Amino acid sequence: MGAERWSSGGQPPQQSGLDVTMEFKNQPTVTLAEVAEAAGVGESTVSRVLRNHGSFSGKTRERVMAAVERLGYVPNRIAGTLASTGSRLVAFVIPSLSNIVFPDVLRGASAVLEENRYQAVFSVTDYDPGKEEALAAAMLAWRPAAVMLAGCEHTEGTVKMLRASGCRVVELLDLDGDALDIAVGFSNRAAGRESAAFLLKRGYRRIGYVGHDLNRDTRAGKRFSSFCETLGAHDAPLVAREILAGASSVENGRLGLERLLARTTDLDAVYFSNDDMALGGYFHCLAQGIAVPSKLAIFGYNGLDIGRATPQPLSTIRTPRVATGEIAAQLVVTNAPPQSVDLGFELVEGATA
Amino acid sequence: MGAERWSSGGQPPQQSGLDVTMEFKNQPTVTLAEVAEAAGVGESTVSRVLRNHGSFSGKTRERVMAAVERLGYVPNRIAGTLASTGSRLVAFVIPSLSNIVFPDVLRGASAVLEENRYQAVFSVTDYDPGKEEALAAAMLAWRPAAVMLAGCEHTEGTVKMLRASGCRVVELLDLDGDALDIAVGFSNRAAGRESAAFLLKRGYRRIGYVGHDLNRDTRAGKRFSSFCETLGAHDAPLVAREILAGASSVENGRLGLERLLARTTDLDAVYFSNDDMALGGYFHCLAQGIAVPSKLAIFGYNGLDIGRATPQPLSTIRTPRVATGEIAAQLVVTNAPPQSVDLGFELVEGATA
DNA sequence: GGTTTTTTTGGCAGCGCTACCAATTTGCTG
DNA sequence: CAGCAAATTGGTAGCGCTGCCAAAAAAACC
Repeated sequence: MGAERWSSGGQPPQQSGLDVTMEFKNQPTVTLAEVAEAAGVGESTVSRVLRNHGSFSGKTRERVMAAVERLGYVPNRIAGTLASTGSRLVAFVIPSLSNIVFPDVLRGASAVLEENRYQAVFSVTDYDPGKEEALAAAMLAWRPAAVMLAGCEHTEGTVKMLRASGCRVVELLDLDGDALDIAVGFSNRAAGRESAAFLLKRGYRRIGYVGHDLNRDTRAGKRFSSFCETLGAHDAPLVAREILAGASSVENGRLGLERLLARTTDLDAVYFSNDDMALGGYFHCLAQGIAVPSKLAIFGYNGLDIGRATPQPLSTIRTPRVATGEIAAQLVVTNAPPQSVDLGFELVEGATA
Repeated sequence: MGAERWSSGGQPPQQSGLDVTMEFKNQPTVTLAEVAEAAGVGESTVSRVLRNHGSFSGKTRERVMAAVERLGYVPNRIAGTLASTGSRLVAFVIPSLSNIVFPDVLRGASAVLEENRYQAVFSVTDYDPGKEEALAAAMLAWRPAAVMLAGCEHTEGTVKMLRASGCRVVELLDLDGDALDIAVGFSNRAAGRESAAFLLKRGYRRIGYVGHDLNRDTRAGKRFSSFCETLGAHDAPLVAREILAGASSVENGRLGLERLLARTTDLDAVYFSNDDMALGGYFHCLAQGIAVPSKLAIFGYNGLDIGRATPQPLSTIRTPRVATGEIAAQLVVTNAPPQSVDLGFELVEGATA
């Protein structure tokens, strides 16, 4: 991997001469009441103009806006939320930010939320159900309009808390289970099943698996078990598996395949827990001169963009990650009734299997 | 790329039988006052116990906690924030969630913030300075403890607003400019310079560039201009460049290199705006049988993990993305004085240049 | 036992805004 | 121009919590 060296990065650390923060620390912020006074109108009038809600004359509107401009007034949403019923916060409790899946979901959701003047807040559970419970509790303290969680497996405490909270609950990316309120995503079991069916259809019979920690990532676990069941049902049970302890990564995929092949010589296809892992496996084959797919087929999961640009496009299942976020957000802002939305997924044949 | 087909994903859409949400919609939430009554103590006592702040007897503590448990009380942070001075919200205004850089920064920051019971909120500007201004304004309405922004180029309006807000401002990932308050990152100019120096040192003289839209991503622009200056200063000016309109992506990198090579036949090295693009270029070479680095060297930027697992590890500059988030968050929670922190970067020699 | 300290408590005034209602002004109709 | 409806306004009571202060209780002291 070559030597490495550290760079100081050019400019020396610098002290900003402008200590704006300290100076203004307890700067009295402009309040709505001050705007009202400056504009010569009542507080409620200012409130109405600013929210464009209720009626007021054009003249009043101008005066208020002028005062707002002049004083540099920034409304206080904390106060506004407290005074009104229901906030415009949407809380995301996600397992990870390393797994591109979740940034993708956030991206889709955030676009829709921003359009509707909602605000996204998030925290990261690191795939730990206990932490999920604690963070969900912390989130509820902000009285969000909705809480979005990954999957449909949660601790009893989490479920109880969410139920009692009265806010919308959206479970994302997994439809294999009972939804608390709204669920948006697809069936991971179906994904595992179709992956297996595809490999079988292509004639592969000696199939292996390389995955990451399945106890934590229950959705990957579901795919894997359905995958195995389907293979079994077609008299081609899984030949070997290699489970790596850490999180999914390209390097783990590469390492996992290397180990698997060291133990098992006659595999004709390998299913990976996701595209990161699969790319690692593919790179291993490229590096070792293992012909893909003639000597060994590779199949992933997620449908990352990068899989389309590799020398051979990766065979995988493309999941609607951004759409999941978008739809979820849409349902929340429209206060849709409880429902499960199946967005399906797309099997990408690619060229590695 | 093979045919594709859509799957319904197994289970049919289902309606949840438990309409928890509707039922509890206007469910009177438990307030601190109710807890106080149930515990037979005053409101302020409950408040003190819950925040573990001020003094109270062990007996009181138990009674309060029992009441909290019994009633399922969840404190209202909105009210708490309004009543107290200073919130524990930290607002992120980031250009994108597709570019892994920002999820990485969020990841580092979020870990530190969670430990300190701060809450992260974010919104995405899509690299649009105008949108940045609007979103920053929206963020300030939540009266966050700090606003974190990418880079140090902002509209006049944004700067004015942030200055007036009195909250901490952290500028991330770029030290080439004047910091408003706190800045954490490294010098992009230095990164461009060192990339050029490295290629020159290796003996490459006919160097090209493949990049994405530089007007939007000013940090990539800075790297590029310093890169060119350095080449020029060593009598090996940039030979050719290919700028793609869209966002950076592996596919654009591949396409960009293809176009560049179609125009310019005698290049010996190509610098890419980042690793995504560089990987695309690398894949193009693999697919076309162009020997790397003997026939063409490839150099990226970011130091993504995937670049370490490719058949030949990618030559690149590894940036401290997670650390940037961590340090930034640390400085905010400790209310550190204004400062710029240079985290540097690491040149990874790899095997593609 | 009577003080003086110290610890523990409760009351209550806001934080800045919105929702509701009543008061005022304006616009129309006949 | 009276007479009534509609459009605008302002006043004010909270939203649920924290921070301050004074009161009460407990502990320490002589």
